[in-house]
Amino acid sequence: MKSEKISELTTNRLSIYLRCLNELAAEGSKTVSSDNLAKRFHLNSAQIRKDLACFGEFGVRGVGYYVEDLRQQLTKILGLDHHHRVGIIGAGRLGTALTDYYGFRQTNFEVAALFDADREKIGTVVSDVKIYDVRDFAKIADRQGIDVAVIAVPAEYAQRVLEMIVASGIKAVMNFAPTPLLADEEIKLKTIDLTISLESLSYFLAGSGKNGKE
Amino acid sequence: MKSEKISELTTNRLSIYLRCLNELAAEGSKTVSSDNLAKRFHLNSAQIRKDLACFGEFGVRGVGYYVEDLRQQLTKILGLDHHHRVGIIGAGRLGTALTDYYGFRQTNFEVAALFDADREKIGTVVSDVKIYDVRDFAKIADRQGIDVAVIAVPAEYAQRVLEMIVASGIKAVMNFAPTPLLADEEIKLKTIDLTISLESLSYFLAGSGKNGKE
DNA sequence: ATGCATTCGTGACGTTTTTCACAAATTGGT
DNA sequence: ACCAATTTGTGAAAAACGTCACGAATGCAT
Ligand SMILES: NC(=O)c1ccc[n+]([C@@H]2O[C@H](COP(=O)([O-])OP(=O)(O)OC[C@H]3O[C@@H](n4cnc5c(N)ncnc54)[C@H](O)[C@@H]3O)[C@@H](O)[C@H]2O)c1
Ligand SMILES: NC(=O)c1ccc[n+]([C@@H]2O[C@H](COP(=O)([O-])OP(=O)(O)OC[C@H]3O[C@@H](n4cnc5c(N)ncnc54)[C@H](O)[C@@H]3O)[C@@H](O)[C@H]2O)c1
Repeated sequence: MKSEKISELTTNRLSIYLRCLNELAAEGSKTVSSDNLAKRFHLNSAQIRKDLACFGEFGVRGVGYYVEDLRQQLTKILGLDHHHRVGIIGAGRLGTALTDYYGFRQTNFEVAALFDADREKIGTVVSDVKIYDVRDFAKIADRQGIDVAVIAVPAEYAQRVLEMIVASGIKAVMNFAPTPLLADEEIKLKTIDLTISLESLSYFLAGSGKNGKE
Repeated sequence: MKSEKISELTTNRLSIYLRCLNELAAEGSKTVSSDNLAKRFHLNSAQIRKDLACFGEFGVRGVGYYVEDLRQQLTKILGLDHHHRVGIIGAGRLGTALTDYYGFRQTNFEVAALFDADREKIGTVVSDVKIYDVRDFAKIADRQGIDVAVIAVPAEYAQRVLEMIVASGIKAVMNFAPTPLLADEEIKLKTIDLTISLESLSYFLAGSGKNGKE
């Protein structure tokens, strides 16, 4: 058990392990070995053991890991035993698609409110969630107990929106605008940049043409 | 100039550099130094020079890089001078949100067709794009010249859909289903897993509570 | 022309991440 | 009670990645 800084690569893998354990639990498995887990995806068993070792000794030598026990441990470590309330800023196509995305509920996140600057949208309801005026963000966020913000506005407004979010005291932000944002150390900002992923595919296609077989 | 394998981290950064160069070009800058570029985001100037050096010597000592020249070089390296046709499998909330996402057109990608298994949806049109029966995928993909596929179906169908895509000869796939997929070496598969990012925020919030200031 | 201020390209170095390999712990069969 | 078969936890080695620092090339001022 190391209590140094845990890398994000490690915690991302914990999510994958947990998902797999949930499946195993549903299938009725009682125990699972790191080797067995590793084969399910494209991973090395030592890595799994090391990742888990960061948080304690959960395994039993000669046996493996108890599925239900490890599942609960990881759920707790990832904070998925707590409820979170999400505010989405930008009630456009992406914002509304996310609003009733089942993945949120599955992981104990609940979309509590949408925010937009468009007068036509303010006051309307999408998937049972009300759209508020973005200028009231701090007030509503506080009243609704929002602790996670999602940025789904056009890139040119993203930095300003982020600053508004930070000013309201929220510490966890997910950004979908394709632009790198500057944030304080104490904030957790996760940017999902679709453009980069797309261009990565484009790069691959451009290169594979050069010496590709077909 | 190294012609070894280029890491994905490097190509991802190329996307970021290109985006910045596009802005600089729009502002009318003629040249830019690696130091100057580095300051715009959170990067080291040596890294930028090294990334670029993988593909050639684009800079001029004492001057920096010519914005327009480098912009064109990167556009070509990333394959963004070619047009790509995208097929989206799963015409649900995410699939339709993506359909008229401007980011696609901006990067020379065009959504050519949607595919679904739902009889009610097949035959209808979303943002000028027709929804086809997923069983006709290979035929339509071929006829429409689709070279990039996007998986936007529920996780439990994703692997089967991927196999169908691969069987049709398409080499570049973007997956939004929150599940790790198994694919051949020769395919470029990029998974955007929102759940992992969400859980990463959850982990942060769980940990910051332990010794947080407020 | 010469010197000086820049800035690239890159080898060397340091850090992080992954993989290897093996002692230590546990189970089950005899 | 002991041995063989597992499988963990972890130090050590390897690989990948990032940063530093400096020689070499260029432009500009004098
Ligand atoms: N549509 C997609 O599939 C998709 C995918 C990935 C990323 N994105 C990114 O997500 C962001 C939103 O995309 P979209 O397609 O939903 O755009 P959209 O135009 O459909 O929606 C943007 C919404 O933001 C609102 N808005 C603008 N400025 C605002 C402000 N300052 N405060 C609050 N609301 C404001 C607008 O009124 C609009 O309702 C963009 O940055 C886009 O690049 C979109
Ligand atoms: N909604 C979001 O904001 C969001 C965000 C990130 C990831 N995702 C993921 O994207 C996927 C789709 O999410 P969604 O919210 O759009 O779901 P959805 O239920 O709105 O849409 C899914 C669509 O896929 C179709 N479908 C099902 N099986 C199919 C098959 N075999 N072939 C073709 N089409 C089929 C369904 O008919 C439906 O139209 C899911 O895996 C989800 O986890 C969704």
